Amino acid sequence: MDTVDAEIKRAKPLKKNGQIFGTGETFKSLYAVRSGAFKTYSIDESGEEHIVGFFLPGELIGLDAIDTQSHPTTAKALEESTLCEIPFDQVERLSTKIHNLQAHMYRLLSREIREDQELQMLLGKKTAEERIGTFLLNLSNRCKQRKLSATLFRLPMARTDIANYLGLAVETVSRIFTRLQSQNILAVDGKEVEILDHHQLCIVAHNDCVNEG
Amino acid sequence: MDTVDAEIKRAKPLKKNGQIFGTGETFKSLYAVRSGAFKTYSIDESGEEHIVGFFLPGELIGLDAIDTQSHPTTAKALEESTLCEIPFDQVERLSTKIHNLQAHMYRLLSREIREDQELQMLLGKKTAEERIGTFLLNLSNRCKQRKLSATLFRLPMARTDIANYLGLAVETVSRIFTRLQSQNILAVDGKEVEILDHHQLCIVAHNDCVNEG
DNA sequence: CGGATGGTTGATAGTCATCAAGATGGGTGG
DNA sequence: CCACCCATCTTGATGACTATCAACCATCCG
Repeated sequence: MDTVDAEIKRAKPLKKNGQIFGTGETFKSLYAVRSGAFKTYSIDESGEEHIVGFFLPGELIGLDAIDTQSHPTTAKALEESTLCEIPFDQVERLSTKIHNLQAHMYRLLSREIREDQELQMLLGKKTAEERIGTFLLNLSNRCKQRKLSATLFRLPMARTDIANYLGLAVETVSRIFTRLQSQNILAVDGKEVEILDHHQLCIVAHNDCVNEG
Repeated sequence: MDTVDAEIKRAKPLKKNGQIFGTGETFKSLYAVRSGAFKTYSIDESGEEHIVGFFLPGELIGLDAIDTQSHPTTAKALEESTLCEIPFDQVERLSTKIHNLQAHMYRLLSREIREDQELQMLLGKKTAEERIGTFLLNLSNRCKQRKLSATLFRLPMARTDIANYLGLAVETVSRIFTRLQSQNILAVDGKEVEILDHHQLCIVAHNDCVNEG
């Protein structure tokens, strides 16, 4: 077990734009975010970047690579970050011994499916304002889970990344931030965001206002 | 093992619109489609249906419920169908014994994540024509995997379902079917579809034309 | 200081949703 | 067997939302 611990707990530091893995690379490990933030994206034939996920501390990157044993996306740090590499063969081996770990893995995978499906709904049927609102509420919840402020937090990603992720133009994202600010729902200062009227934001986002945490 | 087999292999018949499980129901089993087709959807606060997936024979329904132990979606038959109920506790128990089954489950879950992410890209960044094109190519591939014709197949779902799933209006779906038909890329007759020009369809869909099977 | 990167704001146009109406088709009952 | 009816699908006209193009502003960093 000592070797396993040593193997798993080694923390890697990455600077901004540092890459964990690239599209097409062989899958060997999962990566748990310790600090900072990451994005995963794929590149289409015209060279455009398509962001499929953002990852905050405590979250696991690479679950989409288990099937093909090859990473379908590229993962890059949005800022100075650290992470833990978790060799997957060890997960598989330990899972057979520690029943709890297996159940935990199933839940993690299932959760990602559910969250991706929620994003599908977002992208397919919601207006720009609803997308931004939902996005902010989502981030707020994830901060809360990390015992951070759910009302005042920092967006680790650029506006272009948000736009890309939500299927919008940068200009639209910018405009809606200003609009929500003028309605006193948000206070935005660069990457710093404060949710002033959580209830109203839920209404704008057309989300249940329940604390989903 | 005999009891297990008996438990797992029992095939359930469902008629059109028959429901496997409803949103919020306790998760107990996964369901493998034997024949027919299914859709899974959630209902938003205004009562609108949001389709998140279609399932063909050989595919597994319910993976998104493992995490919360409660189904986030409702699953209904699109036509007369049969399926196998697979109690999940048995999957978990057997997984610890049969290493291969565990690996298989991980792959299935991972694959669903990857496919959902592909759909995200579709919904976020593609035009109506690209969405329909990609959708048809996807169905074509799934038919092929089932050793059926990849060029001539039947859409088990209604136009409204396709529109809902792709984040479009029914009218748009209809119009694009007609357009693709007039360009001799498709031959559409109700739910029957024939892909006349696979290459051109790939171009329209902005997809790599490789056979992803 | 000056260039570069990222963000905001304004004007215009395109894609697709919406509204409205007509066509098709499958199922049922006379 | 045919007629009718309801659901589904198609087609057309209009408008809304948001992308795009263009310019300007802010911030950072060498």
